[in-house]
Amino acid sequence: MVPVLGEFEQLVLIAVVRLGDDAYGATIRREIEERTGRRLSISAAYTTLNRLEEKGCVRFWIGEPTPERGGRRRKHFALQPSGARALRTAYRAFTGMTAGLERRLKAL
Amino acid sequence: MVPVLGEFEQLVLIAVVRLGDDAYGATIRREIEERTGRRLSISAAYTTLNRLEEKGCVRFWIGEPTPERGGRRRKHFALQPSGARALRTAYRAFTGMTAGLERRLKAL
DNA sequence: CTTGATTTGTTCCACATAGTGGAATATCAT
DNA sequence: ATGATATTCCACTATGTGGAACAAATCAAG
Repeated sequence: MVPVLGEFEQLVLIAVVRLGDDAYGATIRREIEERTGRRLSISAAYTTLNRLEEKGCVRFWIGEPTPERGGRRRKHFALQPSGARALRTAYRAFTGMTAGLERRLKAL
Repeated sequence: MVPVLGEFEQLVLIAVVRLGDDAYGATIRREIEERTGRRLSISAAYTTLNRLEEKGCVRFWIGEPTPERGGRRRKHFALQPSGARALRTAYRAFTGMTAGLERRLKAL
């Protein structure tokens, strides 16, 4: 079963892929903000990450406390096979729809 | 004001761009089904088109009855400036997020 | 020329899923 | 305790989805 990803779910999942082992709340948020230029609340990212986890698209593990700083432990996320399939489907849908239209879309 | 487009709203808006003057319920549905490989009910397309119209992303006009066939008149849709901006923003967000990752995403 | 069947197309409605942000809470170092 | 970092809770809005009903046109009888 491959869930259909929402617009924001796609962005979050891609951020997780990009960040690899360093994917957790703050870095995911920053990655999306920097790459899309859109502001987002940190809780939006967490809500979506939790839902992606419930659907089996990602898993997480709790990091060790790093001695150099205070603060709660990080919750790291990683892509799961089901998430990979969902992301592939979304990516193909988008590229299939936009194929040949790239220039026009950029020019809008 | 540029609305954030949902995942399906993006597909519908792109289909409208692709189809030009021939964009109406049935063709929009077919375009999305063929290009994404995903099945969709016709009413899903209409609901989304209506919402896009309310937001000012598209406009519509009612076609003349064509003599060669029965059936109700077609409701044709066309992109509006606000829809163009929304689509551009969505396109840039997606390409910005996926930049450099194309091969990996296809390979998933 | 009017009635009914057929075709094509759209609307209604109800519910499920996803998006969003403010405020509260937790955990770590010092 | 206090400050720093990080996550959860909660409430609400917006999108996604499809079944069923409805509307409007053509065509073929009678």
